[in-house]
Amino acid sequence: MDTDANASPQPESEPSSELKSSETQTSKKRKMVEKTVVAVRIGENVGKLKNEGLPSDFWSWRKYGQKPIKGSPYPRGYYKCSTSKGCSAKKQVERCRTDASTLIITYTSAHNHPCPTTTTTTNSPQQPKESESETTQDLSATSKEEDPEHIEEEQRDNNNNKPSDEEKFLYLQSPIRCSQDIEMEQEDPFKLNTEKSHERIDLLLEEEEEPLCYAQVKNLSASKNEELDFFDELEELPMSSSFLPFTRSIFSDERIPVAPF
DNA sequence: CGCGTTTGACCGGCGC
DNA sequence: GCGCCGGTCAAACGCG
Repeated sequence: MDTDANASPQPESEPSSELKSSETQTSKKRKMVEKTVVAVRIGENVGKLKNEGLPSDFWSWRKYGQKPIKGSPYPRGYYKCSTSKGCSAKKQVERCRTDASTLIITYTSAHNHPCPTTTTTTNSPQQPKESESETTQDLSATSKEEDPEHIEEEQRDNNNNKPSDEEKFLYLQSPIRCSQDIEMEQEDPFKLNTEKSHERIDLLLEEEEEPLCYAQVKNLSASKNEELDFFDELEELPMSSSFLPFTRSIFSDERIPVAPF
């Protein structure tokens, strides 16, 4: 009902060979949808600085479901973009099972409309309009322009250069690739010993390294940094998405898609 | 009154 | 073929 109805030129899939090939590893679990996984580290300050603790995106999201996930003590929340009626953008928010202070946000699909909050003046440098280009670009981008490695370097560089405002949380974005043995590697230990993973994750997070956490989220499929612009949100934390300016500056300043491995 | 959240039920895919 | 699990829908409720 929802997915198809939207206008999307081609909703989610159309797994082209490229995409598919990478998916192969994960085995087309469910439908192969382009997903962007973002791990967000939230500090304790979230409690007081809720705004800063949870950057929200420019779009408004409507929660349409929540389910307990097997193996995870925390439920997963399902959100849809309510900014535009026909927008098929969705996101899932859950907490890292090994680290409650880490949120795993999974973005699915993309927005069919421009950002509602017309930029604030300060920025607007490159707001990759995530519109029709997504799927199309996604495919091509994944293989050529948006080469994860390339991006990784760039993003990391940025990260190193200015770890400032958002030290409170780390944004870990990951263009998901399934063909990496890393995933499997991580996955194993993950199930074997959660506690261990927890320690490692914590360490990594503090060191601003790449998050195993993310790896644990063994989902993933495609990648698209365009979606980087809008970020995370939280599920149970009391907050509204009204501090766009804040978010915006952050994003425009730097997104830290830590990439992958 | 409108919008968003909450909650239970339903559906479909996947693994066994 | 059956059961499990994730994902989505729809009705009800609450808040602004």
